[in-house]
Amino acid sequence: MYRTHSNGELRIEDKNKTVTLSGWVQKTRNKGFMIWVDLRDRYGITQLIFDEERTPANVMEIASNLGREFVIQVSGTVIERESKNPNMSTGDVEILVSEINVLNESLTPPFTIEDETDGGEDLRMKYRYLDIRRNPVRENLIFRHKVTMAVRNYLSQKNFIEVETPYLIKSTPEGARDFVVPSRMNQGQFYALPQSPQTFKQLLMVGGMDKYFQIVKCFRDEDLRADRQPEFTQIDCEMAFIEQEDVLNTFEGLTRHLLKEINGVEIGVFPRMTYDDAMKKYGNDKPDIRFGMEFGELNAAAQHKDFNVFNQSELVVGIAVPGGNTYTRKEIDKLIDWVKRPQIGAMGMVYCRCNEDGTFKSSVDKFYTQEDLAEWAELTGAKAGDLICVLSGDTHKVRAQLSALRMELAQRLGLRKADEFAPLWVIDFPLLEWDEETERFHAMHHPFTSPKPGQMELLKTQPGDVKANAYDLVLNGNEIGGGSIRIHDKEIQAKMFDYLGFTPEEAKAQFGFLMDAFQYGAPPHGGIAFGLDRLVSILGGQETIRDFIAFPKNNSGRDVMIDAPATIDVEQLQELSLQLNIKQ
RNA sequence: GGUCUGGUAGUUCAGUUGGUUAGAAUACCUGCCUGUCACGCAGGGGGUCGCGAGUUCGAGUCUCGUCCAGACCGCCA
Repeated sequence: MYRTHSNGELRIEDKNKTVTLSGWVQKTRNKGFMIWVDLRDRYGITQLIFDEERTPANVMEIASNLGREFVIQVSGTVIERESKNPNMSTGDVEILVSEINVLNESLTPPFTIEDETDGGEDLRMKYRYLDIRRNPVRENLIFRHKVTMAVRNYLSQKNFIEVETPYLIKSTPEGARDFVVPSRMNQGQFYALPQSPQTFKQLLMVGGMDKYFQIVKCFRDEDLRADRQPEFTQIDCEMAFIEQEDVLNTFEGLTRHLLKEINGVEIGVFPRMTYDDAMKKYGNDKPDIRFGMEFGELNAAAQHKDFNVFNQSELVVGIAVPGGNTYTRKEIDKLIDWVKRPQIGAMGMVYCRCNEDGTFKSSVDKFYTQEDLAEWAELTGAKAGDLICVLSGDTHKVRAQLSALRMELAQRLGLRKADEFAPLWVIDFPLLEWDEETERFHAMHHPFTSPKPGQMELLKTQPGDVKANAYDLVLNGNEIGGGSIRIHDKEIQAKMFDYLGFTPEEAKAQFGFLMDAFQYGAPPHGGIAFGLDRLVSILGGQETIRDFIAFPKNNSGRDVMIDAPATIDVEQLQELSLQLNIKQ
């Protein structure tokens, strides 16, 4: 038997017990006459003591040669410490060791296995198995486990059935790039890894499963971000015989349950906002509503004077920065530089100080009176002591720019508090989105999304104005879930493919199985998918999802620990009838 | 595909205007230490300054290229 207790378990009540413990050597403190060893496992740390009077000489000798991260097993007696450590749960006791067994030695680890490690990101990823020994990483993985268990229990109680769907499926040109897998038995043909189990869950509805969910890996071959991995996990759900309201209520319930169970936060009815309103008020389809700083559109108030920059702009829009009047000229200039960076791309920024005495001082005083500026303040909700920042230009671009500025300033002002939760449903998304590159409309959500009732006809005349039965759940400015009511009618689905530029042949080749299934009594259905990695990291109050993934990929999609991806043998290539064509 | 930041001891970093033998902390090794818990004290070893070219009497420092890492834009139905 390797152990009778864990290293987080023993208390003063266990005094005089004979115990066996196993674990890793966290630290040794050798005073010559006495050696203390902190023994660590998942559950905690227990102090071992060896001393020249009470410990056998051979045991003392082994103890004096222990290194960090050695794996050892010891037996001994639980004794009360002479000097206790109130900072440790096991701090009243220590083990007087009579037997020791070194189960495995260890090289000196490349970074310290402590809460505040000296290891950089790169090194910790390369030795991720050592990183996982650290409390913060281990606690994050346990946190993730708690969230997934809460999700499974909740959905199971609501009659959802977890069904697995295949990972080796068919590539489709819509949406993100697919990861592809060559087939040996079908030479020259490829599987694709699913970007989501979308069509399968719809087929499960046709199959009468009624309520389905799956905690499932999905794959997208696109560039990564701090909150984006090439393989990621979704809580994928679908329901039959429901309307949008049913989906929103069910998953608002799930989210409320998680916030209560995991974070101890009680949240009432989630607010809802249309996509159009979100874009107008926040310039963004996933607004962070933990703080205000709503957009004020200034066209009417600013376009009747001689300031040509504004007169020539499609949209003039501003936000009030709380307390921003304290910014020095230099700080404001830096802010202007910030919005002019290529990543933001604004041409410039007009600002207006709202002085404590009720007067205004703007960078365009030449063109605007105090009355004009007072109107700006009213439209942006600016109070005395605030700073109004105004951007102008093409509606689509300027909203994105001001949205980025709003988020940046909120971050600097400390308005994005990790322990505060503001969920929001964004509803009535457009069905289609104009793609500049291909110069045609494509599905904003996906091609199975149903338009709002009675809007099918609009598709011909004003396709950009058609709204969909599509919705996103936003939490603290992050899209954590999205879904829609699907099309369940074969004719409408065929029409949709037609509008999206698929020929009937292409539609049949790619989605024939779904169209076929719809001929055999498809129930009305719809669903939603949550990004689990992102959800877990937000509930855990942290920014990067990598902290909640055991073995994540780096910025360039590499696993630096196992060094993947990698080349394959010539034999493997031949077996698959593949030939590489790489420019040297 | 693009923009920005970084790469110096095992690790985290400093390194001035281009100028002597490249430093600190920590980790590691040795010795000492009668209750440590960030133990303490004394000593020691440890460097392809990411890589390659260039400028220069002289490059960790300047220039160009390249590789790696991170953040972001494009992309992500």
